[in-house]
Amino acid sequence: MQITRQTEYAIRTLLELAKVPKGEVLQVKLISDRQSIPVEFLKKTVQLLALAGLVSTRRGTQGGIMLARPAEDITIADIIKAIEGPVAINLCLEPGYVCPNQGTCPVSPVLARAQGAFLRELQRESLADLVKPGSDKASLLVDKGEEKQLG
Amino acid sequence: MQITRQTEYAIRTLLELAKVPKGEVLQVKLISDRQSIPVEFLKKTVQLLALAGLVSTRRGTQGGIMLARPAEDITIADIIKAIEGPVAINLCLEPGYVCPNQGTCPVSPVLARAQGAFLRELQRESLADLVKPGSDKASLLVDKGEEKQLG
DNA sequence: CTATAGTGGATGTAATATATCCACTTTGTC
DNA sequence: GACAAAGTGGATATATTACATCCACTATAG
Ligand code: SF4
Ligand code: SF4
Repeated sequence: MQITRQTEYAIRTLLELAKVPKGEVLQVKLISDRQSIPVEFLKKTVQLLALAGLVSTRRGTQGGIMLARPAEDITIADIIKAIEGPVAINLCLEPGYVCPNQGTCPVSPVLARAQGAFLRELQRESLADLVKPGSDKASLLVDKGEEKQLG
Repeated sequence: MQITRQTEYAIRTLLELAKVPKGEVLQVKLISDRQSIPVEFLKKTVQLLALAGLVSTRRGTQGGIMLARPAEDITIADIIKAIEGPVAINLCLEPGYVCPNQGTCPVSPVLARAQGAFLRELQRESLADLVKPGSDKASLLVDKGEEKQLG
């Protein structure tokens, strides 16, 4: 019930990339330094991001990585999916899985709705929104407070 | 990013309990048979549910377990919390954890909002609603379809 | 008193998350 | 062309967590 450290690394990496002018590259090593991410692990992570079409890479001297699409088109949901695969908060929401109880089980739809709400919320803001200064920090407190009741 | 098998077991167990008349008990063994849950594992699970105040237990002959509160007052969110502890989809949403980046990090609020939406959705229906026949099965298809785009 | 049913601790196994090592390929620069 | 910089890819290691089993114990109805 938690995103992995690798996903966090991926998010922070893409955030760094979103901050530099479009078309410029950053070296993986530099990002790993700035973000305190083990460089060898970050390399693997970047490969997943590249595979998912979120970053493009350039080898050799002066190489590095950059966003493969506009920051306006990338959301945290995309990043989670790139690293962890399709989101499925329970077995029966995984593509292809069929539970013997499905059809009679009243739980599955509830979980599906909750997951939908979760993803929808993640898709409301793009990387571009996130790196833009002066966003709605107030909501942090609101939601953390609410989390206390809820979580 | 997925509830554990144990949580599933807990949900199915409470669903069974919600189906019997109020005040009646069911044996753990019986539930484990009906739901194909390893009995020794289910015992541990039930203890967590008891600790969380969701079920009450009776030992000895004619013993068993029953809901400790009205089915109307128990939601899937409660069950997840009982088994897995407070929901925190990322480290920084765990009670007590402070990230060095917190305060400047734009990601945390987004995750908090998504988590809030997730929990809120789970709290919209109680066990009583779920065992009641003729609920909104249609939403299953809607949300699974949507999941395809989103997930 | 005895069978039944929950309690609780110890232990085992498998899967996953996290990380490191290193040999290789591509590419810009001198 | 040689060299260094930087991403690629596979193998391996370690820690943590999820999942499960075993068994000795306690409470209770009849
Ligand atoms: S029992 Fe229901 S919730 Fe559990 S896996 Fe099957 S369909 Fe999904
Ligand atoms: S960097 Fe941001 S999202 Fe990651 S743990 Fe810290 S506050 Fe949370």
